[in-house]
Amino acid sequence: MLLEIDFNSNSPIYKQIRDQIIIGIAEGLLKKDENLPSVRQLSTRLGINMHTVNKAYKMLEQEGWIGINKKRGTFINTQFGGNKDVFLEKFEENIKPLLAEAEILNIKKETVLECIDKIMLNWGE
Amino acid sequence: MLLEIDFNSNSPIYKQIRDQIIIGIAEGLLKKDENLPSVRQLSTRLGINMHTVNKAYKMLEQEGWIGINKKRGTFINTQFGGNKDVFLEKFEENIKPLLAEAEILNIKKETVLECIDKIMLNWGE
Amino acid sequence: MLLEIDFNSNSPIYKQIRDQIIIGIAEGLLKKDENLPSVRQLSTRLGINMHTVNKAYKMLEQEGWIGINKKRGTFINTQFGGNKDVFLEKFEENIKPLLAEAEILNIKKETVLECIDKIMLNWGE
Amino acid sequence: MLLEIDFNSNSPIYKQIRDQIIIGIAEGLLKKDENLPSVRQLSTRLGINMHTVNKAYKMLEQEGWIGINKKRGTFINTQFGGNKDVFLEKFEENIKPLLAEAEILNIKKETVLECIDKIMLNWGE
DNA sequence: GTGGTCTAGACCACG
DNA sequence: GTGGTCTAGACCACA
Repeated sequence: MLLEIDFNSNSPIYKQIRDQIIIGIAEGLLKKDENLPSVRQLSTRLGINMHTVNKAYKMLEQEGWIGINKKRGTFINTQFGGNKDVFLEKFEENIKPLLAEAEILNIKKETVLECIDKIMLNWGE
Repeated sequence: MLLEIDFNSNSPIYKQIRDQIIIGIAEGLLKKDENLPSVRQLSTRLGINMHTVNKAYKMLEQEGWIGINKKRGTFINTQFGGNKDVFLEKFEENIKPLLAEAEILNIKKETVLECIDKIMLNWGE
Repeated sequence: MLLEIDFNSNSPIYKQIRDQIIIGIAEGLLKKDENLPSVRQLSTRLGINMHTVNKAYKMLEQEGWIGINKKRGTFINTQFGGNKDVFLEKFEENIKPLLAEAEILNIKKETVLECIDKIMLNWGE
Repeated sequence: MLLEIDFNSNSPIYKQIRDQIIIGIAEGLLKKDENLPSVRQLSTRLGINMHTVNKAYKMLEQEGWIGINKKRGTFINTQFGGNKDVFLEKFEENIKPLLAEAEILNIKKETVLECIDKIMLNWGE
């Protein structure tokens, strides 16, 4: 999978890495049990600091998306222990101000839903 | 309108204020042309520094949601010049990793849409 | 002459009044010796504070463009004592960053000169 | 490049910094992609507060002259997205009262143009 | 070590 | 009394 960093983004680099890996899992580009590149490899390839990649991996491990151990390296987990209610709370908190903007800008709900459809089109199931 | 700050949130205070005011506009709690409290009033009421409120107001002015001038004080704009395409791009960028998480957690699309419905229920029109 | 205030401008109101009166003189809309409206009249007409008009008039008097006395009221001076070198210094200081912007934006010098021609077209001489 | 602050100027310090950097770009003293000193370095060198420099940098970033990111620090942009029409409007608005003064003071148009020539002499191309 | 955020307090410009 | 500017110093996020 190709990771790309936008150095001009407001989003910190470690967050970009974390997001793209999660999107990669959802898209099926990263299979369960598949190994991720080592911290050193990825940081070299992206031209960024090792600490930054490390931070992204730690965050993913902490959230339960990946496992890290010395023997196997870093790999996508087969089971995800995420709590749906916790997720929905986070989801609402993040999306509410965005939907408010849409409302004020007179963007139709259908347009918003189309956008969501487009994103989820090729995923999973 | 009642503004509430969560001092434990990861979201910076000025961003919380900015978001809540936009939500307030969408919900109709803040009418167009209505005045916002002065920087000093609001900072005192919320128990935070003047400059933090000022930063939120500047951000809102910059984004075109409110106007600031000495004669009228700070007030909700009547016209919003936001570009829909720019918005949709931002929207997609923000929502994509969230939807990816939902996908991985096997949260049904209907659940996500219900969440959106719930938020937009009492807005606008 | 019609004075118009833009309450959304970054330029303070007293400065807008001062500028427009000077432009009025240059355009010949305000003749030498002509009386200006009283502070009270003008502030009422523009819907602004008396102090603001007063500040503009004081500034104009200070710079030598107008005279103020109880008997005659406020009137355009017949002779202007401005120093050309002082003016040119101020002019350079103000226009230099603007010309720098033009340079960086690849705006041709001719375009800038045309803009100046357009402004001065109907003035004086 | 040497930045100099006039503490007696009416122009706020952050504006002086902003103007001088733009002039520096136009003069070629600051090359595209070149890094600017860090907020702390520059504030120490100029004997002013960090936040004041920060404000100038933010303004420059906002206007598209420079980029700020953690990886590269602060640097001159290579492409400038400024809109020419927007610029010309601002230019006219700023220069009109100055030209009016020149007109009233009987300063010849040639003198004004010479002043502009002198400023632009060593720039660009 | 860098910029981001927040606090605190001061003075000034403006209306 | 309002926002604008500046200073000073602190802690944190990021790389």
